[in-house]
Amino acid sequence: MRMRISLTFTMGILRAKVCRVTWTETALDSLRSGGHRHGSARRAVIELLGAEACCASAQEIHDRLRSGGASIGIASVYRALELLEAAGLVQRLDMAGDVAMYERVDPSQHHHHLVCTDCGRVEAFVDERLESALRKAESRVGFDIEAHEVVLRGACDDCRID
Amino acid sequence: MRMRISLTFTMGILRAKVCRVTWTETALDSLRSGGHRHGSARRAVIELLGAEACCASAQEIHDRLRSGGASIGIASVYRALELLEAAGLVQRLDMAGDVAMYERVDPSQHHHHLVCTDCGRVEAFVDERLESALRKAESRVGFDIEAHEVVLRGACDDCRID
DNA sequence: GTCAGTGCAAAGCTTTTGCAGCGCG
DNA sequence: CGCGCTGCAAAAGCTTTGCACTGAC
Repeated sequence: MRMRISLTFTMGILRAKVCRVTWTETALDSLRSGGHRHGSARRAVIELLGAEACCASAQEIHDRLRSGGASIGIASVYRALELLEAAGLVQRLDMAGDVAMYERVDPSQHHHHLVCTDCGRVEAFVDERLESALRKAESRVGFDIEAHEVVLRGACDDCRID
Repeated sequence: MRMRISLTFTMGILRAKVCRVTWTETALDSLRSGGHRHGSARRAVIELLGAEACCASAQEIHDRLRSGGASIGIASVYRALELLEAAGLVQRLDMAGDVAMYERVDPSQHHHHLVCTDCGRVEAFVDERLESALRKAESRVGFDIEAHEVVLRGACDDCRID
């Protein structure tokens, strides 16, 4: 059991490291190809999202970058996110209701979300059998589906009282 | 083919009629049991949602009620929706990003949503096999899942150019 | 008659837009 | 060295709150 946890942990670190480099570079290259320059604000947002495992709100991104010493404006965060979303590099998710969440689009790390009904915490989960069922359902509805989102709501481990 | 459409249509009408009465009365009774009175605004929102097949925004509900002659305030719409959501009678959905959508919770009409990436139109769909897969995935994640939401995004029939 | 419910108006939030100046290429 | 990007501030929504008054029970 401990071995399995340890292995999962190591794999997580490796995968995160690989993906951080890959997605960040992909995003920077993709925007440059589109004729965009790399200002300090946009680059900072891209690097943060590349290092971030799961979704974050615009406010969280802004706060984190300012804590890191950058004098970035919230408007630049929103503009960077808008551009990245239009380029298909970032996905906007509305789970919390009042604020939008953003996360990088990375096919190798496709996942969905668990939202705690008590504390609001968001966790990612991967389930290949659910993906398969989604693909089948998508072909059944007859539309050309480009994307899908699944949110499961319930009490998280910390909030549940057994 | 025509027969099938006709049958589906008839069933839809019947089901909608049955559910309108049922959900509306359930909601009114439920709130009364909770010690709430039935003011004109709250009753109007409940009756509209009971008659509504799928989700609507607070603004749409407000506009529709005012078009119908009621002098209801937008604040009362939000307050009614908040109360209904807390009672588990209404579900708040964030699909459009900028505005929240609300729809009645009716186990007999459980469904998910298709959102057009072009025009933003929302359509409901029912897929029992997907529901089954979701239930299995929910048991796999280990949480006590209370609710789930699925959104499929793609071009709707009107916006798709074959 | 009491007090929950209501409409209006003002405030609070998140997000967008305007604008002058900086700095990437 | 031009024009795209940026930070700040103001504006623009959506949603919530304050308040006096109405009407349900």
